[in-house]
Amino acid sequence: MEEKDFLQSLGYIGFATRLKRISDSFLHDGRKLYKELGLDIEPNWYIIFKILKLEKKLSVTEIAERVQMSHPSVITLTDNMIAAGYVKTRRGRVDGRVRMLELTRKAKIRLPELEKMWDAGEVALETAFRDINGLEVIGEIERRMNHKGFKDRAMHELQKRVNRSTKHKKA
Amino acid sequence: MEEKDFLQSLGYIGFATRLKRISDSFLHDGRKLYKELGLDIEPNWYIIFKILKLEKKLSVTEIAERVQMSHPSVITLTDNMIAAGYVKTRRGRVDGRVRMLELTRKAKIRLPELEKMWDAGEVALETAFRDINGLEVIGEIERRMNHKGFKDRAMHELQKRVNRSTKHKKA
DNA sequence: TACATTTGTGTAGTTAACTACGTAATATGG
DNA sequence: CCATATTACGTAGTTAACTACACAAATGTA
Repeated sequence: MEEKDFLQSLGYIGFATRLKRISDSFLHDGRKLYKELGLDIEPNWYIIFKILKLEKKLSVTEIAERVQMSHPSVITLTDNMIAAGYVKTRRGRVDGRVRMLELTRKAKIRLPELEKMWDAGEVALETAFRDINGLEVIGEIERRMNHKGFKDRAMHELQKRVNRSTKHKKA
Repeated sequence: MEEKDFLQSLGYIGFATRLKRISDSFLHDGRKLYKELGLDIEPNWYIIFKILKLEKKLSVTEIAERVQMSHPSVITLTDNMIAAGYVKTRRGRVDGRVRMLELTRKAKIRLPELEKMWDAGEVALETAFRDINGLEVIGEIERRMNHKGFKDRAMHELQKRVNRSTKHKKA
C-alpha cells in the first residue's frame, strides 16, 4: 500500500537521512511562510531573537554555547541580522576581544508581530504531533545519542558479533 | 535540572533545528565510523548501494524518484561513487538521454562487508529507540507533514486567530 | 514532417551547518 | 615582567541538500 518511499523500507539505516529531509522541508516551508507574510526575516533568526530577548546582551561565544551551535554559525546568523538592522554589536569594555550582541529598537518593535507568528507555528505543531508526543520523542533521542553516540553504539554491536563468532570457534 | 539546552526550552519552534542537529550528528558519527573501520565509503552511499542492489540498473531520474531526492543530489552522490569505483554508468540504448547506473564488481564484492556494518547500525538504533518507537514516530511525522505542510498549518492557525478577533469586534 | 513540448541530464549558484586555522587580546607563571 | 598559554572572534574551505536554468533527445501534434 504505502510502498512509495524506498528510505522508509530501509528501517533505521535511513533514519538520519529522513530526519534531515523533514528538517529541510520545515526550513523550506518556514521560508515560504515568512515570504507570504511579507516579513523580511529568515527562518533561523528566531533563535537569536529569542535568546537576546531573554538575556538582553550576550557575546558570540555565549550565544554559541547556549544554543549549542558553533560560533561561526552564530556569526553568520547575526551578521545577516545586523545587515537587516535587527541586531547591534558593541565591543566588550572590560575584554577587548569579545563582541556583545543585542537587539535593536527595530527588532523590539517587530518582536510582538513575530511572536504572534511563532506562537501560531508552535500551536500548529503542538496540535499536529500531540498524540505522538513528537517533542518528547525527539528530546529522548537527543538525550540518548548525547549519552552514547551512533558510532559507539554501532561499534559495540559489531563487537558483540565478533565476540559471538569467536566463542563459536572456541566451542 | 536539565535546563542546559536553550532550544529545548523553546518547544516546537526549535523542532526543525533540533532534527537537523540530530541528523548532522548521525552523519558526523557515521563518517567517523567508516573511517575507524578503514572503509573508503561515505555515509549516504548506502542509499545507492541498497537501491542498485535491489534493482540492478536504474537511471538518474528513477533513483531520484525512488529515494525522494533531487536529481542533482543523485548525480553528486553517484559521481563520487563512480570515482571510487563502486558504480558504473551506461548510456540508455533506446533513449539516448538517459544514463543507467549499476553497481560494479568491486561494489558487489564489498557489499557483504558493508551490509554487516549497516546491520550492526540498524540493530544498535533499533535497540536504542525500540521503547519510544522512534521509527514509527518519524514515519508519522513524515506522513502528516506530507499531507499538510508546516506553512499551511501555521497559516491556518494564524487565520483562526484573525477570525477570533474579528468575531470579538463584531460581538 | 516541421515545430512545440516534454523529459532526462548536467551545471551553477544558494543555504546552513560544520571543522580547521589564523590573529589579537588577555591571563598565567616562573 | 616577559614568554607562553588560553580565549574570543574571524575567515576559509567542506558537505549535503536544494532550486533554477541550460541543453539535447524524444515525443506529440497540426
